Amino acid sequence: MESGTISVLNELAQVYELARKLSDNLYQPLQIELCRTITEEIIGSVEKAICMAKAISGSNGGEPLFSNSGGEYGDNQQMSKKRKMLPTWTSQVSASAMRGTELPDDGYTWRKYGQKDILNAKHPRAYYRCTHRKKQGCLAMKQVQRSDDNPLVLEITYRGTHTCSSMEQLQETDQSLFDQRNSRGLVDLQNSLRLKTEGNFAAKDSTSLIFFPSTPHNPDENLFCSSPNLESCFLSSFSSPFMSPTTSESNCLPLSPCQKLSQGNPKADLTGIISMATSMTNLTMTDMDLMLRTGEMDFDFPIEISNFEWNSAA
DNA sequence: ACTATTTGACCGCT
DNA sequence: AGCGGTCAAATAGT
Repeated sequence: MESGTISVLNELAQVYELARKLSDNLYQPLQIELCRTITEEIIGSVEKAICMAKAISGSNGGEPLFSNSGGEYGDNQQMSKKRKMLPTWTSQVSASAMRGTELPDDGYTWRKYGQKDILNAKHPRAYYRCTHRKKQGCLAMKQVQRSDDNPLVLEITYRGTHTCSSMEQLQETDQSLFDQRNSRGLVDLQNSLRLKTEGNFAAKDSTSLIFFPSTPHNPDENLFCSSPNLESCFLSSFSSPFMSPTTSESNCLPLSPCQKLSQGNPKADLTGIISMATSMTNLTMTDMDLMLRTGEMDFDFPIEISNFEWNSAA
């Protein structure tokens, strides 16, 4: 089991727990603020999981999760000269999702190497690269810029995929978790982690939370997407109607189905989640992909990405 | 001493 | 020429 995958699953487990908490409070009128907070935490966690997933695919040496359809960045030297060929994707992170830190924790350590005032932008853009660039030649980079519209929102553009092994720390944590718990197998996974792929997927809102790669969508290269129809894409189903950080006021979460998970044994949820996540340790991403392709995996809480945008690479 | 950040200068692209 | 992105020396922090 790839360590990063474990981290992703743990992150997803956290998302699930938050979503469950949210559904518990959803219909209590006095808990609106709490719901809002939880929702933003969910967003942060989903985003983190996605970043990790990307990292996994990069460190596997295989096709990146969201790759350039051109596939022209295999050669590092070539890549440095052809910046445009790096896979690029953008996400927006709200301040609350950052949990008080300067930058959202995406599972990697970054080193700032520059800052630049950008024309017509209120805030400067900061440039980061992976701390392991020198030692391991990791070429992952990211740009961070505060949103003009909402200073509490960071627009983060990731470039390139991690080839470093900075997930090692996470691996240790995950492994200890794994050691503490019995694997409950895929039955647990199927019972508790059910992904609905029926998400309404049209990108109608411009206030997207997460923007994915900079290239035209190629289903053959995308680990999570087996169909050209985005509705069948795992990621499309995996964000949520929760909301973008800028539209947090108006969110109602049709999450009640996830209450199923807690029915009968409400206090065992977290245990179940962790078990669920760790029981995946024998699964590869390919396995997940297969499950998704065959529809075996089925979240019961209908998370959907309301906004999904492929950046133009150029 | 080592690592990270800051910041002005430089470079390549349009 | 202007802009965005990167480099690298200076500085700060541990």
